[in-house]
Amino acid sequence: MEKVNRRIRTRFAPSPTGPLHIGGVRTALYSFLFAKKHGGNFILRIEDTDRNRFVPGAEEYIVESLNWCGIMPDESIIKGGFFAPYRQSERKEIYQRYAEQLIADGHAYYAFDTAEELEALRMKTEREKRVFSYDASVRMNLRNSLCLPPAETEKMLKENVPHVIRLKVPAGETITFTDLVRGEVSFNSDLVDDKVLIKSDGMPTYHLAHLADDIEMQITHAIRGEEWLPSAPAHILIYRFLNKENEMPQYAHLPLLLKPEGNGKLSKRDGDRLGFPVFPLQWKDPKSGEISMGYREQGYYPEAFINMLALLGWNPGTDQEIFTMEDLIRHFSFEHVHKSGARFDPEKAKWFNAQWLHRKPVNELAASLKNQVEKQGWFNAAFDERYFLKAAELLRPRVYFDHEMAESGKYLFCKPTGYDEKVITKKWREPLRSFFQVLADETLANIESFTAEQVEQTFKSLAEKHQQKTGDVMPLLRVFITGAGSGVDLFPMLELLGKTEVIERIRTAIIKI
RNA sequence: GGCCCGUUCGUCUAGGGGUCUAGGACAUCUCCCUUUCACGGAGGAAACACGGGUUCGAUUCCCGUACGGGCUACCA
Repeated sequence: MEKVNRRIRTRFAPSPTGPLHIGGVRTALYSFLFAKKHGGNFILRIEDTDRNRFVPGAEEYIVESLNWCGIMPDESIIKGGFFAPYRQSERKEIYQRYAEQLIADGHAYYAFDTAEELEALRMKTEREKRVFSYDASVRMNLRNSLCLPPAETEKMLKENVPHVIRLKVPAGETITFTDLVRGEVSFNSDLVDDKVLIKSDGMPTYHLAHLADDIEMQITHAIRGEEWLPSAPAHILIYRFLNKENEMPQYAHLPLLLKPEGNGKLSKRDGDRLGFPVFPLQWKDPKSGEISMGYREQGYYPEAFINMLALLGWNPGTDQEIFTMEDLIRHFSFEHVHKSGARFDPEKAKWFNAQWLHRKPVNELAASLKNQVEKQGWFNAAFDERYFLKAAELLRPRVYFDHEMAESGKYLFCKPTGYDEKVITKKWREPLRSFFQVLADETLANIESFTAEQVEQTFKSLAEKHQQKTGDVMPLLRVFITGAGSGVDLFPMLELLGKTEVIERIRTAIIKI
């Protein structure tokens, strides 16, 4: 009610335990789109409360990935902001304060059970074919401030006996909330365990930390993966116990990204196995040195990557498929977020990239092509700006990726080094030698304006004069010029190469053949 | 196992009681364009998981079943 007029604030809160998975990027994207659509702020917060799982470089990776995608946080560890710091490890006192309030109000308690004790209990219940749950049914038989004499609790706290703080989940309640994607969802509190809020190392768990920060940072919409749905009731309870239910963000649980084939959610392994990236950027594991490929390094445009990701679980309700970030911002809404998991399709990802490639301004492609040609060492002074422009135009519809242009159009920059045997065997006959001789030395040599149209016309009339079918003689011409049986449109290519080069290549070919 | 969430062409999805002979896109197939391979264009094959209700009518609502997914840590 009062949140209706609050400024929209969303956050993406990954933990720096490794590279950001494309599922995570999608969560960030949706959070960003939603905030921007409503003129709000998008915040990047780092949830580094687990010291054991911290991976060096992961934080930088996250920042760089979002940056590459164009998902720009308004507040972050880099940018700062009114609610700084944005790294949870730097906000420890806040969580302590929340935990203490919960204890003071009787909604949380100290627990002294050791990891070993709990492990033993788990083993025991497992043998009885049940699952151990630290909850109302057993908590009074364990070692915590609820059942221990107050004096003993106090003594242990004073002596710094390792302990955690747990949420005291009431029994027999139905917890209901409205999810932006799924509608009304309800849980029985009997099945919610007494979640650890503060770990024995003094760090908060996700459950407390994300929630405290969402309150502190005035987050209005908490968008996260479906894997969080089962712990949502615990989170609702904490808001309630804190008397902050009216400040609780709206939760949206996104469907998961599934493997292209087989069962389960998309994982790092799938990428390696099926040969497509599952990470936006290349990642080198600092421990093993193992390298995982990234969309950026594979040659994907960030626009295409984002476009593809946005449509995996969301749709505009129309037939439009190609979206700029601005389009996405304009059209995004949770009503059109699908409820079930989406199987990732690497083929369609490529298609999206081709679509974006086909829409790029040619001069951009030309510049990139020039770069590739230089890198290959194929450059020479005859290739001016116009040349690259034309070449890019010819090459563009034949590739999925920008970086494929030079290689697939090598013959536009280098003379052929051999001739496709298949075409030669099929089409070459000795009498044709004189035809090509005349073509090179007379017909082409005499053309004053060497345009595609002119060349095509004179070539075809020469063929007719020699009683040759164009279908026989054109493939040969192509092979003589490019060395290959297929490639870009023949006559525009001849125009591009220019009279001298074309004549020279034909002469060379009929000598070598 | 328990709990929660889900289930429309192979894949991403539209639709949400009658307009559904279920629409689009990727992939696939055919044809057209073309010297070729693409691009582009035209067309084809291809789906409402199953069983019960509710209803005059169910792909759409309800309940079961099956299947899929997630969670079940002092990880997020």
